Amino acid sequence: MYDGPNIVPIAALIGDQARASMLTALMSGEALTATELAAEANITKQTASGHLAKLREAGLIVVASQGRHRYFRLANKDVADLLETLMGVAERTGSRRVIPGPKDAQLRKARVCYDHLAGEMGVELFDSLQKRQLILLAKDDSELQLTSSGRKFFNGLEITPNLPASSRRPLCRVCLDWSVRRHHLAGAYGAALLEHCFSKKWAKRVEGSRVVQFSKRGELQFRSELIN
Amino acid sequence: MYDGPNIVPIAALIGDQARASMLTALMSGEALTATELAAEANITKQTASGHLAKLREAGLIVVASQGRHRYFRLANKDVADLLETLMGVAERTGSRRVIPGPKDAQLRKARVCYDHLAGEMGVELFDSLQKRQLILLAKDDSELQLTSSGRKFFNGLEITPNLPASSRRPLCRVCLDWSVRRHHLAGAYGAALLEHCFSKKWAKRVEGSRVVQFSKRGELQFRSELIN
DNA sequence: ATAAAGGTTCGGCTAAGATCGAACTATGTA
DNA sequence: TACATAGTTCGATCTTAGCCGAACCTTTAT
Repeated sequence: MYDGPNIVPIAALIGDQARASMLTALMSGEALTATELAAEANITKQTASGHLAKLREAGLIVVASQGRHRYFRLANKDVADLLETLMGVAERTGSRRVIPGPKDAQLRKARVCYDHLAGEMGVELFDSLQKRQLILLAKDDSELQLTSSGRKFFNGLEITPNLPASSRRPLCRVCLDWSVRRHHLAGAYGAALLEHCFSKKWAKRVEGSRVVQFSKRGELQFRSELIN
Repeated sequence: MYDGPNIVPIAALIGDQARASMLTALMSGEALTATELAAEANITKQTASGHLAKLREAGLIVVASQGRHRYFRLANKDVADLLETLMGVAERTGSRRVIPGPKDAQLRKARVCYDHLAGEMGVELFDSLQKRQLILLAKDDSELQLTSSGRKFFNGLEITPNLPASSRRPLCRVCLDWSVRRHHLAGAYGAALLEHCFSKKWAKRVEGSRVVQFSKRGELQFRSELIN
């Protein structure tokens, strides 16, 4: 007797720190190998392998074999949307990740938060966008709107999120940074902006960490083009 | 060190059968007591009490005390949206609830599936709506659209989902019934339709089960008004 | 005042599952 | 061929958390 979709196994899969880390690492859309994902989740590759098999069996991720590598990615945009929705609820209920670690100056400056830019540069960018009224934050911080001039601004720079029409991912979302009350930009445009930084070669990700490393020239161009 | 919202505890809470049952029972928007929720999840009230405390602490539900009763409901529309999104992913990945139980004729005929109508009457309604092109199902079953004539039809009957503007709950969704390939209507309009049946006194829910019991007259009116 | 019903707290039992070491397969490289 | 690297499978360990019985608190009914 079947009666409706069963949300339990799906939620249970995401409700594990290691698997959630791997899934969110995949939110950038990039396909990653099992070893990379193991490092991302701070577990051994055996454990990762087991988790990935479960995620695959549940249809949350898909795998493509290439030589001796196996590249994993999210199965579809639905799954990314689900993760995004979860982040939204977690954000509003005040549940945040607490990561005990060295107060790395690089991490403070610029790092990846899921698939968008966080750290001082992320906050700086957010403040500037808000000041120029390219984005509009509701009074209760619940919603972030892209204004029409904001849309023009991004279009002019050819920064456009590539979303299927069916996607329900919000274009802009706020995401709270370490120091409470400092926001940075999440959502589809947040992801597109970080992608822009990578494709313009302003910055690159440091292997095995969340650090986003801007070159001297990249940082200057980032500021002149985006911060104003 | 804070770094982004933590989706793990939220997902883990939903990833338990008992808690998920209680949460989905609350999706109707109705506030329920701890004892009712315990029955819904087939657990003792002690266990339910523990679960409800956790859900409350996580901000997924809120409680209102009234005399010796404590009424629980979902904290906000975000949570309902999250559950709906989860249902969507579960639906597409083919994960369904398998409920071993008696092949109750009443259950087969009409029952609640989350917050909408399932069973033969649900399927019948869906087929009729589709035949009259009031709803439009995409070829791959992925999306269900309400047509403009469909909207007019529902408006004429004063069946309108009451959703806040911020809600991202889809107006119409398909939900698979026991016998595969038979759909019924889920989503905001699915919920509104069931609510309509209750408020018109066509049917009532049978305490402690998923059965929706239509009166003779109720069923006739249901057919003449909705099925055509 | 006594009883009954709605809820919560506590303690112990139990099962599920996350983890890793070790051994194994398969692909690519020197 | 030998060796290194990517990944999986198996078995054992150990922690987590769901569950219920029993006792308790609180509000309503008799």
